[in-house]
Amino acid sequence: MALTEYFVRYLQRRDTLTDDDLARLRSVPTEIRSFQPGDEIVPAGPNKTRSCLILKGMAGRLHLLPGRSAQRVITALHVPGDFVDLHAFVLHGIEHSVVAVGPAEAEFIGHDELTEITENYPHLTRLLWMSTAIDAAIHRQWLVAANALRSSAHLAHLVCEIYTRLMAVGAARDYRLTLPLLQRELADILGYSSIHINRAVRDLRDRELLRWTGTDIEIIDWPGLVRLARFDPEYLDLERRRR
Amino acid sequence: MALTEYFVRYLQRRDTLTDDDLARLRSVPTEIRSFQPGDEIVPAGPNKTRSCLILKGMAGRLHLLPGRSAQRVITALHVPGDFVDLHAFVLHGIEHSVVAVGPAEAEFIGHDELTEITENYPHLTRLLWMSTAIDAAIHRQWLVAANALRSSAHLAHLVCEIYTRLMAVGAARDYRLTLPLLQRELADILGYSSIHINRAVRDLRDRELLRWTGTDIEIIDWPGLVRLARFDPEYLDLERRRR
DNA sequence: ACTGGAACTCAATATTTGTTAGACCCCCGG
DNA sequence: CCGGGGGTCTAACAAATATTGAGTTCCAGT
Repeated sequence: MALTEYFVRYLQRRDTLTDDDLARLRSVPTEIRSFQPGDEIVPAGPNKTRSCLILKGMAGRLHLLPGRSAQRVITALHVPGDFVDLHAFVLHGIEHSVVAVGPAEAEFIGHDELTEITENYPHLTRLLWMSTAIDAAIHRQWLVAANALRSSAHLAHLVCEIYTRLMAVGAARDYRLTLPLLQRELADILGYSSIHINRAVRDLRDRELLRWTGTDIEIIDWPGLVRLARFDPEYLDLERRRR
Repeated sequence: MALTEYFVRYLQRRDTLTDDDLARLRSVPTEIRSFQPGDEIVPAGPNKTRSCLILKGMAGRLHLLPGRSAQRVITALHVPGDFVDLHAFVLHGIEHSVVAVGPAEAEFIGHDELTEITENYPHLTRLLWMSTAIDAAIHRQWLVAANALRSSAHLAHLVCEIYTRLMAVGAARDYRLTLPLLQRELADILGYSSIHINRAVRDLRDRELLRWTGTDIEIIDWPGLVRLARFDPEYLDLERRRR
């Protein structure tokens, strides 16, 4: 199988790919697999030999804490086009697992291919590096949101970000999105109890900022949601630029 | 001025540098500057043409939130040897400023040099990439700590991490370290009020885990501190390995 | 249609954290 | 020697969030 177009679009959104770059990307052999909700796409651990991209659905980075209480923390959410565990290429492994949230499809690429790209395609290499740098910027924004926002605003921030990221790859429009997350999983992401997530959802509904039933969200008042969340998409680096 | 040895040590701790790699690193021209506590080392904004390494003291990544309350969040702390804003090389700029915490010294490197390295030194390129990937892993661990730990344990986690990172570059030993942070700044890092930070510091003292006066910390009970913080240095990727 | 489980909803209560206000202490300039 | 400012520390009270337990809805399987 050849590398699908999602990641190509992700890159072209931010830079111009040369014909050589494109040809090299399209020549990468990949394996595509499907996953059920909760399935482990990549287990935590050292010595990875490949990394994966999301094709359909969503994936999360799940950290399991040692100790009796078995706490779960999800430190990242990934949408189609995201090169989820690309960082495992330069690290000794990953300290978290990657799990499917909702039904999902992922595409695997061998690290030998990536090594060859870093040896001969410097521009492409910088773009791969950029992709991991954007993930890091998202991590920082999550830290900012966690420290500065109250539960409702914090939840609103997540909705704003995911909608913007889905829009950027053409996977959402008309202020509608599917968020295949249980309230319990939202709790693992935002660091609240699931009961408190429930309060926050109710609050956003009561303020008439959005409609939220099950996994379907319709944003009614985008400016209001953005204001409450103090959302500024700057950190997603969506501008086209020479890298 | 030639690139100082701190970053070289940072890399050699994790991989073996070839003579070519070493020679190229040492040929990088740099500018060294000193900063007073609170000084802005790098302003937030787009189109950066160089990035900086910490030589002495510490630096933080400061995010200022729009809005009347002027909230401050510090999303990262950097110690000597850290290539603080290397990610600005592949992004369109940085969405936060870099400020000195305590008196500090930093070394600046032009992005043209980095571009040349990515064109001709693939192994070195992967190591630079690794450095930003480790920063991202630290971001994730901070998210885990923020979501899973209570104030005292959260503060203990920060102390464990900083001590480990200082040890790794030879800037701390004998369970003693200098943390040039006001309690107000610790509040900006951990997301609590400064009064609550005070409570947490007192709590760690009362549990006889450490002595903490001003900026000087002496860890009395390292195993106890590690247990409370559930600290596992795995994410700092301190193993030597071919990349 | 029944049934069981899982998720969502809600209220009462406990714990954690924030806010306000002030005391203490040390350093430094007048 | 005195006085002011900033940082640290403490207490009392207020607000946010967690926990527990129970009721409700929804859906898959029988």
